[in-house]
Amino acid sequence: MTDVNFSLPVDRPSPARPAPPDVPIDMIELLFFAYRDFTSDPDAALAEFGFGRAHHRVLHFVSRNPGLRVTDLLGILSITKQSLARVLKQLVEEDYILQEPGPVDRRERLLFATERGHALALRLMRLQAERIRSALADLPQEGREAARVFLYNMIDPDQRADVAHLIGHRKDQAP
Amino acid sequence: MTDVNFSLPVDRPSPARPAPPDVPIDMIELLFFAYRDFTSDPDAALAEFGFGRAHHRVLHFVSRNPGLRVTDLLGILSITKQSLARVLKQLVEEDYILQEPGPVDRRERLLFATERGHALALRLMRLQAERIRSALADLPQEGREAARVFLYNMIDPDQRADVAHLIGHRKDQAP
DNA sequence: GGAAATAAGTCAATATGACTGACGTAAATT
DNA sequence: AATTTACGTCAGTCATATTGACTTATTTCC
Repeated sequence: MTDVNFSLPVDRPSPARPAPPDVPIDMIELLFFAYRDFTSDPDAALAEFGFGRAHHRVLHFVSRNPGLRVTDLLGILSITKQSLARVLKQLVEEDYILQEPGPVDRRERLLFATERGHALALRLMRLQAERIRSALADLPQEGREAARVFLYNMIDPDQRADVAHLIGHRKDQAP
Repeated sequence: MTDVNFSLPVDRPSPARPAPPDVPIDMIELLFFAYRDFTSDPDAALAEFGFGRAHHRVLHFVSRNPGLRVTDLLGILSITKQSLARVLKQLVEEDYILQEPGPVDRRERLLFATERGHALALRLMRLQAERIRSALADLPQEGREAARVFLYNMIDPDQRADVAHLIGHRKDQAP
C-alpha cells in the first residue's frame, strides 16, 4: 500500500468554537483557574493535619468571627447542618474550635477558635494572602479597587449586605 | 423572680479578631463568596440533567476546545484519569460528547461536543456570563481590565502560558 | 401557663467527586 | 524488538456533600 497520509493538517487542539460575542468566556475561565490555584496552597498544608477544604472554611470564618453561631456558619458556607457536623466535631475534638452556650440565649452554641485554631487559620491565610498580594502587585490602586468591586458584585445581590457586614464594610455597594 | 437581664449587650457575631495588617482578608473572603455564587447558577441547571459540577467543567472545556485530548483535559482540570473517567463516560453515553481516534496518532481519543453538548454548554455559559456582565457593569474599561489581570495573576506562574494559550491570548502577561 | 417556634445535635442512607495503585491494550517512538 | 505513550479499566478508599426524620433544650408567643 502506498500509505500516503492525506489526513488534514495536525492542528490539535483545534481552534475554539466561536462564542457569542456577548459572552465573556475569558473571565469565566480565568475565574475557574484562579480559584483552582487559590485553593491549592492551603489544601496542601491542610493535608498534613488530615484536614480538608471544608475544615479550612469552617476554621477561617470562626477564627475571623469569634462567637459565630452554627446557623450563621451554615448560611455563610451554604451547606447543610449535617455536612457541617462531622467537620466541626473534628475541629472541636482536636482543639481548634470550642463551643460555648450563648450568654443570652442558651440554646445557641457560640463558636470560638482556640489558640491552636487561630494559629492554623493564620498560617493558611498567609498562604492565600501571598498569592493575592503578588496578583495585585502590578495593579495601580484603582485597579485593586476594581478587582474588589468585581468580586463583590459577583455575589448574589441579596447576600451582599450580609457579606459586607461580615467582612467589615457596611456599604451597600462595594468600596 | 425579678429576672432582670444583666447580661452584656447582645452584639453577636462579635467583632472580628484583628488581623495582621498585611493580610488582605477582604479579598480572601470575597473570592470565596464570589466563587460560591458563581457556581451556584450552573449547579442548579445541571441538577435537572442529573449532572454535577464535574460534568460542567468537562463539557465546557471540550465544547470550547473541540478535539481536546484526554491528557489535556486532565491537566486543565488538575484531576486524575480515574476521576475523569466516570464523568466523561456519562457524557459520552448520554450523547453530549463524542470521541474520535486521532487522525495522526490513533492512540489518542479526541473529544468533541455534540450539538446537544454545545447547546448545554452554551446555556450554562450564558448563566455565568450574565453574572459577570452585571459584576463588570459598574466598572470603567480600565477596571474591567484590572479584574482580568488580577484573576490571571492568581494563576500559578508556570501555568499561565498554558491558560493564556487555551483562552486565546498568547501573551506572557495578561492583556 | 401551655403551645409553637427555634437552635442545635443526631441517625441513617445516599450521591458525588476525588484519590491511589495496579494492570491491560494499542500504537508510536527509539 | 524494546520501550514509551495514550488511554481505559478494575478495585478499593476517602472527603464532602445531600435528604429526611427525630430528639432535646430553650425561648417566644398567645
